[in-house]
Amino acid sequence: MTLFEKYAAHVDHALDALVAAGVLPTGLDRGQVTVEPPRDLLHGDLATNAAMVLAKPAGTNPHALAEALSVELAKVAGVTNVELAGPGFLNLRLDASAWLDELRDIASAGVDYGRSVSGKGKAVNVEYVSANPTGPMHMGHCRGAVVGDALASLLEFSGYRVIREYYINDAGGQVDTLARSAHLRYREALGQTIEIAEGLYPGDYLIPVGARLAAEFGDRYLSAPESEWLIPFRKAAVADMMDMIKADLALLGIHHDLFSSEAELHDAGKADAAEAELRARGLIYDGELEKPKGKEIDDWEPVTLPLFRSTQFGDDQDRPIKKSNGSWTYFGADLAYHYQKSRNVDAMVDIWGADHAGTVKRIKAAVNALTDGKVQFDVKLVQMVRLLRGGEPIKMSKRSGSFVTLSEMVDEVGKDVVRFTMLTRKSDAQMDFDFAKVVEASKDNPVFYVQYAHARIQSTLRKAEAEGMQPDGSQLHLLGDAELNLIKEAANFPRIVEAAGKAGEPHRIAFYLSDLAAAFHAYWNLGNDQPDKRFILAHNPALTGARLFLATNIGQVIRNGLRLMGVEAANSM
RNA sequence: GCACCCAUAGCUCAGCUGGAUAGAGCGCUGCCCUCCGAAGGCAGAGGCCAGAGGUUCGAAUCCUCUUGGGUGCACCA
Repeated sequence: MTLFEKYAAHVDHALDALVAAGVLPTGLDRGQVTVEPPRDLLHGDLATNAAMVLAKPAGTNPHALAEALSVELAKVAGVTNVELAGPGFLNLRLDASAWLDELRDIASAGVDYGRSVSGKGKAVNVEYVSANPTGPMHMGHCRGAVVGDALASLLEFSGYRVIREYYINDAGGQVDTLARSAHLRYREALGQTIEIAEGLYPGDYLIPVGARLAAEFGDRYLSAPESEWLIPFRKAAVADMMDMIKADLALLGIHHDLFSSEAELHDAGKADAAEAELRARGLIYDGELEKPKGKEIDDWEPVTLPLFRSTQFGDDQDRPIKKSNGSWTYFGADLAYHYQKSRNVDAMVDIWGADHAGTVKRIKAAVNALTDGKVQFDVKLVQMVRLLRGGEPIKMSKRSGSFVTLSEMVDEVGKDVVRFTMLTRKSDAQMDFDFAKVVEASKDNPVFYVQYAHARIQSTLRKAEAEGMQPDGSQLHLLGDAELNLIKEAANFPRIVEAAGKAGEPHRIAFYLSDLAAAFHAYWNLGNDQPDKRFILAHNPALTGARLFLATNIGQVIRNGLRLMGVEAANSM
């Protein structure tokens, strides 16, 4: 139990006492009551809004209630002062021992400090990346990959059972295009001169695929009609693309638990099952597609298709789940896929690029209908990243195949820089990624700033060890206010983890680590002017031991946070 | 035309799902350090939280409208 949970429980008990004394009526909803550190540390260690929230339903005024509550809270062990402030806040000051206990808790929890059981072991499926298997990963996929992976880690740490899933779109027109492109390279491998037609994939990465196909099939499909080779070529090329994508993701330290194939989904009849389910609920009907508004279409022909009633959920038109040629639309397949996923889990999260924002409503509506609202489903949109170099935008053209790949990014700045930087903005805001700035060794680069704090701690511990000093948690009472402030910042970690997990916002970890690093650097800098504030004091081994103990555990919290982000902590710079 | 996202200091962005006098870095101003306790430190100026209404003890945060930017809008994926 964290310090904040402990004192929240104390506040709860104090309210019970007021109920018993007849000051408060029974049965009040305490859901709005918070016990949090105040924004301004001058206000104390903890603040509760209980009196303000409960005054109205209790038929009294905040100040009177706060007075009564403060009497109860003053009795709590560890509380040294209770103060009524502002419109009815109660500010609590805690005895130093309460914070020192928290420091000991960090030490004993170690890598598990911040872990919670708030997810109650519920199964959550996090689907992310899911790039089409038609080429290597490029920078456009990076952010979603990192955000999804960090979110999955965050949920795991919050007590959920997490499944990391990649959905392979291996049934649409794009993989047919891939197969045709691979066939060209196959002919090339067999000595023919080829010309890559408009609309096919021109990238060099298909050359080895062609060579492999040539080795496997010889000249059997050299002049055979497409109908004979399309399926085996598609299968082989998709498999090769997925190997390449997995290798790219591994460069970022990303490994999925489950790869689901759209084609297999269709083969297993899952799409038909989802359609039947939705028809039974009156959400799918055979109807005519409306002509889209706001756009002129020359060859518009009305056709009758099975449509999902997405207009019931705020969409501007009902959406087809099958094409006129009888095959499934992307939406139809996606329905089936989510229907299938929802069978095995309690909650699902999808990480999508912002360019798919338009389809969120309908898929959420459909999933809600398919699961009777029992499976919580959320779609997180990740906005675009603009690549810069020294402030100048990097020009890219996807059509000519000259885009920045994921592996180039990792090559240039490293996995940890890519991952950390991608988490330094909330994901629904656009961000710039400047190759020059992200590797800068300066205070305004949060990657460096956080790593530097950790490296400083490690080098201090090494130096101490060389001088025969060890961290020692037995005399923590020697620590003063400056050290306590550092502990207070570290103690926020579990709260941040919980809030970030609940909100699905892994970037909060990055900002928290910057704050913690700033607090550490500020403390460190005290030693510049005041030598007695340094960690290692040759003449005072007891205080040194206590400070090293503090440093060790600040380092622990930094490592725990970095681990959630998938970033390795630096031991030296 | 419609839907979704965004709008906070000169710049880049936080703001803990409604809390107290709205924060950080850069830049600017003024001091300090010339240092391996290296890759700076301290202090200061700077804001109608795009605008207008509403909800309530309390709004940057929630609702409505307006303005400005981004994204998407066929049976593509």
